[in-house]
Amino acid sequence: MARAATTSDAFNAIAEPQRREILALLRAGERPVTDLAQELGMSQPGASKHLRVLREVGLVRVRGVGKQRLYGLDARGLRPVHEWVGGFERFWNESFDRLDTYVQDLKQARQEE
Amino acid sequence: MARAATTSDAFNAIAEPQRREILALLRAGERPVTDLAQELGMSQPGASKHLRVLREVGLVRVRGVGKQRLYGLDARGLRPVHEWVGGFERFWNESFDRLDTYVQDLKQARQEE
DNA sequence: CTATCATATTCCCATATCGGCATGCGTCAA
DNA sequence: TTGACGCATGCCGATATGGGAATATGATAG
Repeated sequence: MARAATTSDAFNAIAEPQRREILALLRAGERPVTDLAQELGMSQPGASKHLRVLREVGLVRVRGVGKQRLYGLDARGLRPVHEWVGGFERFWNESFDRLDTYVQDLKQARQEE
Repeated sequence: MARAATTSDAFNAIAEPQRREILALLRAGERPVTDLAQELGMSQPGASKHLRVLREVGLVRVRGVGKQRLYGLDARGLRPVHEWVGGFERFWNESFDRLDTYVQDLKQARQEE
């Protein structure tokens, strides 16, 4: 049971660095598959597969134009992610002085091994 | 080459629903492992494993108190995630009609190559 | 030292994932 | 129709993952 029910939601989709790159590129506008593949230095099948995942979670849309398939960004699915992460906003500015000292201790402990 | 370099970054860590639940719980304060496991309805080893991942990407810290190990939130690693997702903020309410114009430009650019 | 409690780790299984390669399919031009 | 082009899919291999069960490790009490 790998990665369980995780699959097929936006969180999972953006866990992949290459998929994040694809999304970032698509902010500039629609693009055909081969274009994306070339620009990101990945194979055409590779690009297609990542795009499939992104499509399944609704982060991109496809539109057929002649022989080409133009992929476009649909960022709406990122909003819940943004909100979830935003729920921690007030915590990442907290003082972690205690933590820092802990880290120091840890490093020392390591060197002593 | 499975899942490549994805592993061990915050994006991957929060791709797991149970890990998100753990993080959410930890906003209320530090907690021992068994507590978390029970509250989230998972086994103790299960909780320990997820906590290990969270620790490795720096989203939680541990502190030994007697026999217990108290896990606490360290949300700093979520900031980059929030920022990355935030980079799409202006897109998730946009109308998708505009996309067509870009396509035209692209076609022209191609023909000129 | 020993027993015990709280956690971490290991092993195993089933499955999911990514990448590469080959191939299938749809569209368009001739 | 036949090619050619653009893309999707299928299959394979290597690996990573989550869950369960059993066990190891660490700290503390007695």
